[in-house]
Amino acid sequence: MNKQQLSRITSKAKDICARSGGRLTEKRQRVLEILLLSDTPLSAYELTDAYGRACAESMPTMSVYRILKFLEDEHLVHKLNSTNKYVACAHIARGHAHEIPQFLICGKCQSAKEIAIPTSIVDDLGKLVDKAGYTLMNSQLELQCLCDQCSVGAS
Amino acid sequence: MNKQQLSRITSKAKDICARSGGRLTEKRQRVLEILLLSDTPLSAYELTDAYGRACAESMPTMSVYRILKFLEDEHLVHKLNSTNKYVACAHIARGHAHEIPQFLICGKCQSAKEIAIPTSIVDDLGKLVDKAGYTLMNSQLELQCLCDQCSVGAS
DNA sequence: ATAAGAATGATATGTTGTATCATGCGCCCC
DNA sequence: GGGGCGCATGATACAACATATCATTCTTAT
Repeated sequence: MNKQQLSRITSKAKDICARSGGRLTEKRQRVLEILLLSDTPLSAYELTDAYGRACAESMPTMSVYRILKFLEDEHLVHKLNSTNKYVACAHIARGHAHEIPQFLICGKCQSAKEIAIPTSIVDDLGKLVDKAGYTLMNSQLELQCLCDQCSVGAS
Repeated sequence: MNKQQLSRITSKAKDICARSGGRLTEKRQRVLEILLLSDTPLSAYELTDAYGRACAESMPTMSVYRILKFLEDEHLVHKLNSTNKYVACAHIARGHAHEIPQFLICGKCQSAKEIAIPTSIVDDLGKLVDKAGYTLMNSQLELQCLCDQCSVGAS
């Protein structure tokens, strides 16, 4: 991602925050940028380290958690429950329809790709869940995969 | 679950362990029984407490983790990543085909139901994942739901 | 009986996350 | 432009989840 793309995204992110009455402060923006630029999801503590390296001054982990919570509430960041790590939302720049995010997580290089799951599959799942006596609520899927690059390397 | 069902399951569990060269010791069996009898998934520390209450003597949490690892390796117990809790496998008694487990987790009463997802849905997911440049590996789904009882209560 | 290996205990520490009170900083109103 | 309100951040403590490692006990085969 180049600087232009990054600033386009952060500018859009600012709009999103403003519309909900929040503010994308400099620290919040920096945390978001670190996530946007990272190849892999990061834990709160990894983010703390990355922030220290990137910004010369350090941030208490507590603040990182608070900022992550803010960014999650704004749908700018998602948490991967299967790994306890955080990723920037892949859809900030355009429209940013906040559907339920779904992730493909490479078990080798840890990269995570956010995808859309067709309504048809979600509907099928919903019916299945109904039959089992449950009602499907939000469901962020996290599918354990291998990415193509790692598949090639492993073969 | 009555005593007869329980002993049928633990007996089957013993067979499963024996076949893989493991042993379902008394402590391992007790941990498994606690999970089998619990209405909800339990964390390792909740299990430690439950063990202490049920057995008059206590067990170090470290041992609980080791036993859970053993039981997971034998496919007798599954871990829910979204909640960091553990459940007994629902399929020990019969056949015990270890397919990838899928769970419906009630967001209100925390009950978890293990279900089978039809091959067709898994195939559809697999195709989707391929298109995104990934290969689907094991994927234990954990779907956030409301169970019917809690739906009724909430209405 | 004894030695080898498996299971468990004890202790320490690492990782993830929350609670709470204090401080700083921007913004609005007058 | 000063005063005060509210949001953002810092500092500290601790809770919850999990692993590493070495010591001890139990099982089993010879």
